[in-house]
Amino acid sequence: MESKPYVLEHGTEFDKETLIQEFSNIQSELLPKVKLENHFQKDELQLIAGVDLAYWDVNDTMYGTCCIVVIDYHTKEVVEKVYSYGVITIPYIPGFLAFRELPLILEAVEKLTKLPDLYMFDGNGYLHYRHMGIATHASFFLNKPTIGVAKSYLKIQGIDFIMPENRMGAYTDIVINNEVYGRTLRTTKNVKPIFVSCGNWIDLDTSTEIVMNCINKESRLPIPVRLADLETHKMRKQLSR
DNA sequence: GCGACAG
DNA sequence: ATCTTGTCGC
Repeated sequence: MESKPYVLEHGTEFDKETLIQEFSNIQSELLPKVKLENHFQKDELQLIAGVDLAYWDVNDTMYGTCCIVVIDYHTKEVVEKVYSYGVITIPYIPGFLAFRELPLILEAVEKLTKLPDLYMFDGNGYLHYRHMGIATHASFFLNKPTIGVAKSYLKIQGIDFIMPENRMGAYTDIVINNEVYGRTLRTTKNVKPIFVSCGNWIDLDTSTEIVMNCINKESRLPIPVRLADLETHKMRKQLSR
C-alpha cells in the first residue's frame, strides 16, 4: 500500500516517507550546532516567552493558532501576548513536531515588540530521537536560548523514565547510552511530573532552575507555557466561529 | 501484522 | 492535539 500524499503548499505533494527522509536530513545537519552551555548571564534574564499551539478543523482542513505569552521573569507579570493562525499543511509525525508548528511560531514571533531573552516550548528539546525536538530546532530561528517542557514522555530506545520522589523540585535524569537527554521533574507535590530538556544555548541545571522559578500553585507547568496554553484555547474559540 | 507515538 | 460532564479530593 502506498503512503498517503500530503499537500504542503500550492499543489506540491509529498509522500510521508519522503518527508521523513528530508526532515531527518535537516535535523542531522542542525545537530552539530547545538551547545548545551549558557550563552547568557543568569542575572540578565528579564523576558521569558511561552509558546503553544491549538488546532481545529473545518471541512477536513486543519487550522492552528500559535500564541506566545511573554512574562517578566522576576514579577511574573504578563508583558506581551501575540498570536498567529492559519492552515496547517504538515502532518503530525512523532519526532518531527517542529516542521508542523514552526511556520505559525515564526509568524507570531514577528509580531513581538520586545524580543524575549529565552523561549519555553510545549514539547521536547534535546530529549528527542536525534536531539532535535521543537525547542532545539526552533532556537536556530529565534537565536535565543530555549527550553523544552513536555507533559508526556517520549520513549527513546525503549528507555523508561524513573519516577522522582513525591516532593516539589525532585527530579531524575533521563540517561540513554550514557548521555543525559533530559530530566523528569516534579514541579508540584502529588502531581505527575513534567519532562524538561535543554533546547539550545543553556544547560540542564539552569533549565531546571528557570522552570522551577516559574511554577506557582495554579499548575504543574511553568507560567509562560501554561498561559500560552490557555491563550491558544481562547483564540481557537474566537477564530473557529 | 502489531504496537508505539512530544503535540 | 481533539472529542467531553461530572465528580472525587485537597
